[in-house]
Formats: sequence, structure tokens, C-alpha cells
Amino acid sequence: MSIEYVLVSEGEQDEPIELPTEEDGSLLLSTVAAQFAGASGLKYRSGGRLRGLRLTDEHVLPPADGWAANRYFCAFPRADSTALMPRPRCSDLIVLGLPWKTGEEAVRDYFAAFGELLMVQVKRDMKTGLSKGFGFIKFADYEAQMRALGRRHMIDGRWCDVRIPNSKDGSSANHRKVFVGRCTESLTADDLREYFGAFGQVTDVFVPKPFRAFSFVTFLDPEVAQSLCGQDHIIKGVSVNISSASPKRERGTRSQLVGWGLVDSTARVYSWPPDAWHHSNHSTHPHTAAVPDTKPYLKYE
DNA sequence: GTTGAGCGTT
Repeated sequence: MSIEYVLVSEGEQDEPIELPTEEDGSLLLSTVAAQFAGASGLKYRSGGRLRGLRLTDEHVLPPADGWAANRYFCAFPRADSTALMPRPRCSDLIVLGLPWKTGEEAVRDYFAAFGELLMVQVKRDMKTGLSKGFGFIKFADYEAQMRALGRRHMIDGRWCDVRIPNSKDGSSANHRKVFVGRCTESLTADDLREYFGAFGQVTDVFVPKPFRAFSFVTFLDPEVAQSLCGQDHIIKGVSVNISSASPKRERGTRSQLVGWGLVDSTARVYSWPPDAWHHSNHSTHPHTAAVPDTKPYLKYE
């Protein structure tokens, strides 16, 4: 078989380059990577759908109808295996020193240059509506976050700082319940259950009545709960912060017990499942457990 | 009707 040239572009819309095949008719991944750094494979469009090419031992194999029948573009690890190799999560960032005048539109306009924005807030006085001079943003891409953190920002004629908020709590107790802060009244228990259900089985959701701007979500698996602590999540457009459900102070007080969900000061608006849950629910907190650090409800470890 | 280091109605 003789050498053939294959049309390959970086992205589907980009200008293709001709790449030479090997004697066996395959295309070496290193040949692709020489032109498109970081490429991990090739794909093409077939009948409106994307199709990936087989890759064996660094040889990209042609489709059944041969190379010439299609145009190819690159697959990159980041684009296709987000679930397998997640980049660091973006966190909310605080923007300090905003001019009093500056609103969310201006903040968004400014930071959009760094990358896609998922959230922009300018904090205002509840009564007057005047800006407090700071706000919060969240980028879609960690690289954008890094770029924004790496420098000062001139916004509407004033130097502003972008930092990681220190309200973030790095600590996370090993418990199944998480505190969900910065809830709005628009977030219902069902919203929270549906959203957090994607991370693991949710066994309980507390939403204080009257509205208190936070909620508690309990998972079956404490590892799931722990893994979420310290993160910001956007639910129905609301940026909530997840942290350990155990308050930092006031242990032993009624508010402590309330925080742990051991006392019902608020309405239990969601409970599941009704009975299987009853026993382990209130017996395994480190401060109250009769049997220290045993986790009879776990099937692993 | 003000202000200029901070931290988002726990």
C-alpha cells in the first residue's frame, strides 16, 4: 500500500492539513500530534453524527470507506474525557474594589475577555440598592480563572482585585449532611434533591421555613457529601456554597443540635426513605454516636 | 445624597 495524504484539521471548522499515512495505511498519532499538539485521536462526521477512529498502538486506523471519503479533525483529551480527567473545578471568585457605579453588566463585559462566565454578581445594600463595591464571578474554565487571578483589573476606572473568597471552608467533616449556603427562596427542596441526586443518593433535604438562605442536604454516602464540601454549585442560576453541615462553634447548644438536624426547628420538607433511614440517621455523628466511628450502613471500606 | 477594606441575608 502506498502513502496517502489525509485531510486533518484541528477543529471541525479549521483549515485542514494533509498528513501522510504509513505503509500499512494507518495514520500515526505522532504524525497528527506533530501538527496538532495534544491531540489524542481523530474523528469525523458521518451522516450528521460524530464518529471516532480506532486507535491501536498509536496507529489511527482509517474508516471502512477509506481515508479519502472524509475529512477528519482532532480529538483532545480535555474535550472528550472531562468525566475521566476533570480539570480543577472553578470556584466563585470575589471581585474587590468595584466602583460604586459599576453594575453586573460592566463586570460581565470586562471579565468575558478572560473566558466564559457562569455567574456575575454585584453585592448591593438590600435597602438602598447601592453597590457594596464588591461582587462575585465564576468562570467556566479553570484557565480563565487562573488568568483572572493572576493580575489586577481596571474596571470603570478603578483598580480591582480578584481573589478566592475566604468564606470558602476547606475543612469537611466526615458526615453525610452538607450545608448548602446562599440559597434563594426560588430553590425548592425538590430542586435541591434533583440537583444533588446526580452526585449520589440523597436521603434528606431540609429547607428552613421561613426562608433562611440555607439548606441541608443529606447523602447516603458520606464520601459523596465530603467530596462536595468547599465547592460552589450553580442551581437554577443560583450560586450556592456547600460546606460541612457541622457548625464551627457553639457545640452542645440548641442551635448546634439544629444545625445537625437533631432538633426540628424547621420543617422537614423532604424525607426519604421513610424507615430504612431512621436508625442510622441520628446515631453516627462523631459527637453523639454511641458506637464511635462505626459505619454499619456502608458497604465499602 | 457619605465610603474604599473587605467576603456572599448560616
